[in-house]
Amino acid sequence: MAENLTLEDIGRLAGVSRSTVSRVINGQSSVNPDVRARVQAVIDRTGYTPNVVARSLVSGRTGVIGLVIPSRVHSLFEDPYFSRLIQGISSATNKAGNTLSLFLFENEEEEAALYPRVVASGVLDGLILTATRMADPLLARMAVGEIPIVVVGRPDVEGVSYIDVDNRGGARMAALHLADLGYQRIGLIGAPTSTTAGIDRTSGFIEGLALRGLALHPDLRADGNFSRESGYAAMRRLIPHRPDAVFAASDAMAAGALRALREAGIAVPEEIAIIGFDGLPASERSVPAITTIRQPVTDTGARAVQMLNDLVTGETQRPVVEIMPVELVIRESCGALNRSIPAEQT
Amino acid sequence: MAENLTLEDIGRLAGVSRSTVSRVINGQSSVNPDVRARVQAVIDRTGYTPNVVARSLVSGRTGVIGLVIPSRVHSLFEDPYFSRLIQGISSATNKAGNTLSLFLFENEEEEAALYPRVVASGVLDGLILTATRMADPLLARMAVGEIPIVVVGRPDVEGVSYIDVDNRGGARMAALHLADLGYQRIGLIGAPTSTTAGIDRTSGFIEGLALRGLALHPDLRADGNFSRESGYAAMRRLIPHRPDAVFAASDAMAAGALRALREAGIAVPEEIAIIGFDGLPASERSVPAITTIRQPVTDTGARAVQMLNDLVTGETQRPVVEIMPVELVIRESCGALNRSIPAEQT
DNA sequence: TACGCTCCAGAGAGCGCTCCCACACCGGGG
DNA sequence: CCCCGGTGTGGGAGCGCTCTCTGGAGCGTA
Repeated sequence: MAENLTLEDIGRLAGVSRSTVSRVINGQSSVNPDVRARVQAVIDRTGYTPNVVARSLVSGRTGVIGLVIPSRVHSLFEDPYFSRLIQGISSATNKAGNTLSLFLFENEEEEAALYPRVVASGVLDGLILTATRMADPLLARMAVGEIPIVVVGRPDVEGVSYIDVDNRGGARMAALHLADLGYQRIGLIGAPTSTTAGIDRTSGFIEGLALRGLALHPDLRADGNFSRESGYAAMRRLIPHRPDAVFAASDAMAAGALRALREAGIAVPEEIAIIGFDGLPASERSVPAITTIRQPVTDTGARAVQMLNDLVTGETQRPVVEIMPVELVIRESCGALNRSIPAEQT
Repeated sequence: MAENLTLEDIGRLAGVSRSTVSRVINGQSSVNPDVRARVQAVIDRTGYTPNVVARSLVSGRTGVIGLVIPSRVHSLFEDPYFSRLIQGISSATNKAGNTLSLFLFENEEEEAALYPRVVASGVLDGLILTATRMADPLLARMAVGEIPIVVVGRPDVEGVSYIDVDNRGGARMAALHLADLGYQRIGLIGAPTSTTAGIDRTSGFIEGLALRGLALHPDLRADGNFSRESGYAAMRRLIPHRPDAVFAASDAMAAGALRALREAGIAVPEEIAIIGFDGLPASERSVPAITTIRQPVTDTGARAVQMLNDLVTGETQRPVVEIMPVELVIRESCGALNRSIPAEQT
């Protein structure tokens, strides 16, 4: 059924004009109830669905939003972060009645082709950019463009709407949690300072230590690149300096650190405390279960869609910024449960 | 630059008509080289990009293909299988110059809304369906529809184009590998028989055993649901019956089985051999590294896009079926490396 | 010189929709 | 009785493109 019917066809079948059918479909008021019912009956019977392409041509809106995942994170796509982000975004687009186009790039040429091919060509109402790096050329090109964009994660330029989790506040929480448990020689396995998340988590952590009169000794800092392997390597560098607690700026790095400690025969949390960041499901299943700062990835994705839609409809105009709250999840790896110290979230 | 220029604008700037500009853009031959150069210069200078929506309205093609991941696998989306499949599909769509829309559904209502909202409305040139189940209502609805579809994985109905990996042949290989290594009490951790992949892997495995004069004893079979946890549980049920080798129909289940064996103090491969199916990267990193049947997930996705495009352009008409070859990857968990038995791939 | 051919460019129609305007109809007030 | 306003409906224009048709220019041939 329903093959290529047009408004005109429905009108003919219902004995009215194209315009009236259009009004019925779009729920406009000035239609006689009897006529409306008659038209609706024909629509239901034929299974007619408006051609969205034609509609888009007139309205200038396509109802399609794009999600860009740049080439660098290609290999990291198996990172559950992106799966969850996509889920949140997809769910929100479904609810909002628009469709999601995914742009997963393999190299910079493909990235560069994005602008002429899809942005300028008018298929997209808006764009969500993820994982922008410092001085991202893609972001620079897009930001001047004519379609609204929302960046997930804090970009390093001004004037663009973005949504980020409270990396700084979360890292501060982690530092306070460790300090309040009485740890003194607190180390850091930092995320790369080539990312704003890395910068924010590091600065928040140092800030938190400072609030308790502690400082981060250079020997007790080793940076990784978010991955499990890099966390393992970083922990091995840290072990000789005997920290009594370590904040790893990602759960994957925390898991790697745990492995390094297990191999070295150092008990967690008895001899050293570990706290992560992300709140990945896997962090709960590890032994010991990792205390972490949970970030609301799915919600962040959903909220990004809402922000973008507001931008598209013109409800909001200026660049908008939103920071999602994070949460301290106390599990086994810091020893807080044994010490019965009140679990506060500051 | 380049804000909402039309063919007419470019024509005016170049001193020619709309039609001529269109001919230049679409590379048609009957344009005077001088005129062509002049028009091209204006296009380059202005950064003009054709409006694809208008173009689609005329041509009836949108260049967009949809990828449907149904609600059931929602929780499994973190399964690397989907990440890799999406990568393959995305890469192929990028190369083919079309765009990919992702439909990730949370529940059946959303699934049901797909048809009127996007299929009938004409935004999609074609559809790739993944992970269809037995008697999939979604598939039943789509298959009668007017747009081409390609299913990834063997569907349980006739007359629809699909691409699948050689589950049966791969499982047969696994059985032969174990039998040829001299194992006698060979068990199975099967995939659910509610999926065609589960059915095919089980039947292929039994077939392989039969080729070596072996049979699958009912006590040595325990089915799981592809997940690590289910593999763990299945192995625990199998242990009392003392198999000397087990084929797990997914790498995740093989990993779960490995864990159950480690807990039971049973050495792999010394006391029992384990072979998996999938070829996930994680299977290589486990201890011991899991011998497995590798399926070309990314290639499968890419090929699905090509099949769909051929269907869309009308190059192929009848339902097409393609089976991707799989490959035996010999690692540590079957003991083949120690026994220096020639590693053949049948 | 006249004719026919090829080559190239422009004008028109139309894809299916939305929006705007015109107009018919009806009832109430002057 | 006419005029006015509101209500409901139809028709036209136009979104930006592609495709077909028409026709002028330039050339060769008889």
